[in-house]
Amino acid sequence: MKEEIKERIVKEIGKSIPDIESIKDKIKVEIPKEEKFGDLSINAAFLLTKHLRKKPLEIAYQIKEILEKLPEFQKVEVAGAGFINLFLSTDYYEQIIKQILVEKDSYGAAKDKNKGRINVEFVSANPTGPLHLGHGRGAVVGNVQSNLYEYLGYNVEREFYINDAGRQIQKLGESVYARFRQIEQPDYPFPEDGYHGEYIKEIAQHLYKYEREKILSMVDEKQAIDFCGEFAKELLLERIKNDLKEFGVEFDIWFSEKKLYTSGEVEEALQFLKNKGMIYEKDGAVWVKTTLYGDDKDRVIIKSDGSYTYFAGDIAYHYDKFKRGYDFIVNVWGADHHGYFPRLKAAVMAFGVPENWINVMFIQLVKLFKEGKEIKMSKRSGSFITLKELIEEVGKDAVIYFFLTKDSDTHLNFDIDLAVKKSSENPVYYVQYAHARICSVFREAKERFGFDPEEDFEADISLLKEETERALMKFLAFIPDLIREAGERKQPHKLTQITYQLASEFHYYYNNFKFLNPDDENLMRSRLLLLKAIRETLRTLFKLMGITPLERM
RNA sequence: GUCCCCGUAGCUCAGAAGGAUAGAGCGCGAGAUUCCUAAUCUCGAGGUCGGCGGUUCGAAUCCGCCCGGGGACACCA
Repeated sequence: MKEEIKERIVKEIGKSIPDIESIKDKIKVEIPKEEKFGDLSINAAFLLTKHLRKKPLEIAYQIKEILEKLPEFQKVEVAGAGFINLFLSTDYYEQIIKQILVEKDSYGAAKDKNKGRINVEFVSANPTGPLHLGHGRGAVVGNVQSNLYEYLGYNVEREFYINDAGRQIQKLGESVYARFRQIEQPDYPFPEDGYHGEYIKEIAQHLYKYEREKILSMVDEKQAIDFCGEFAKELLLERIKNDLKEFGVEFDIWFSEKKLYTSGEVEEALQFLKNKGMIYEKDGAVWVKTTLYGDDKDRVIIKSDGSYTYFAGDIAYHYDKFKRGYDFIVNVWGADHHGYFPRLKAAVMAFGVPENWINVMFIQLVKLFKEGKEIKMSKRSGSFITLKELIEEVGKDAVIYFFLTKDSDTHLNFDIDLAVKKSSENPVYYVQYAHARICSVFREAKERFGFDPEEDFEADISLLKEETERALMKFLAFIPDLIREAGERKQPHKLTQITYQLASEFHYYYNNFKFLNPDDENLMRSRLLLLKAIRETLRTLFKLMGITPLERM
């Protein structure tokens, strides 16, 4: 909406001040912090000082005269050193409310869904243990960003890359096998760098109960370890899928790393790079010239012992994505991988993709605090709180909301004691309460007056004259802009801020004005219609975040 | 050494493709319930936006240098 209004303004001003075209990109249409500065403000006068060699204030008055004549605006004012403040007309608001009630919980979402086909890969946890908090944050960020892309009109495929090849699975097998053997022989050695978690023992006990004969009859110990590893991997992956599903996160594609090797796709990808002259041999290893595309050194893809590096697999994986023909892809990674991005990007660029084809969102550490002390997390030592445990303790909605309160690329302190508290200190209750309150008002209206706001009805928006009401309508009008901005800038955490602000304005409205007033039925209907629009907008935001809109609390 | 993140109120943090008097929650102090849910709201105290320069009509925001905290830099995965 800001864009539409900006276009309109520039066009009108351009008729008498052609210079406006040259500064068009710098013009900002903003919602001022204070009511008295209008519904919108523009900075055009400041930008024109150089071109027109006049003071901002002088130019501002010139622009004011032009804009005053437009029907969209009720009033145009010049303020401060040269801000131009615009006041929207009632007609404009009426249109917005109507739009919200038609579009419901998809308010402002792109109707044309053909903006492009993209891929978002996230979580991609090793199937060697339960999901922990870092994965949870990645899951929320990846999923919500995907939702935002859908809101923007993209076709999104959500993907989970399963690291089911390599040393980690080997280690998993060794760990389970050792625990299995320890049941009969307690001094059987446990691998030094094995997985210590209790879940390893549980899996070993399960295998002991159902597969003891089979495993013990295997002549080769390596075969037994592989069997244990494979079994544990499948079981853990199943648990990961379930945990994510309960968390409201579902994937379209589960991509197996192992398959890259068995299908010959690694060779294919390397051959592709070889044909482009990107590959050479040195010191008995095979290298790829990532320096050609900005990496600070070339990288090994086949070690001198003949085995592939992880990087080789990743190149093949992205070669596969490249062949699928996405308009662009997004990878959600732990921040410890940031140094890895330049080399992967270099390899991908060699495929011939555009500069911004591959994107990464980094997820910084989640630090867990309990009773004021940090809980150090380590999968290897087995001391960590799982995502599942946290959800059981705090609730899905609170976990999601907390993970979305900060930019994903900054550290997050998760205070368990605070999140566990079911009180007003917990912001997720605050926003849910706003929704529940509106539902409650509607129930009351039906009960007391036999008027059910849940059904379609019309009302006169021009009766909403209070400053609070106009502020609310203005905010509703620009929420789609804010959501789009959050999506384009890859800042899903902004959704919590938008939601909180809307809830806050509603709570204020609730406390200061009465909605159910039989003495003025027309006003009552108008206010209920506004509440309905607020509720749909809250639902739009909740849906994007994956939070439940509660009807009662 | 190179790279990434962070430094804003007592605490946890928003705000950053430059804009008007820098915000919120918690905590602290004072209030609001004959009335739609007090899981709410109102008011108050609390700040050199880490430091120094630069860019310009204007800088918490952009640029440079510095200080402090966290993390990453494998023929690991």
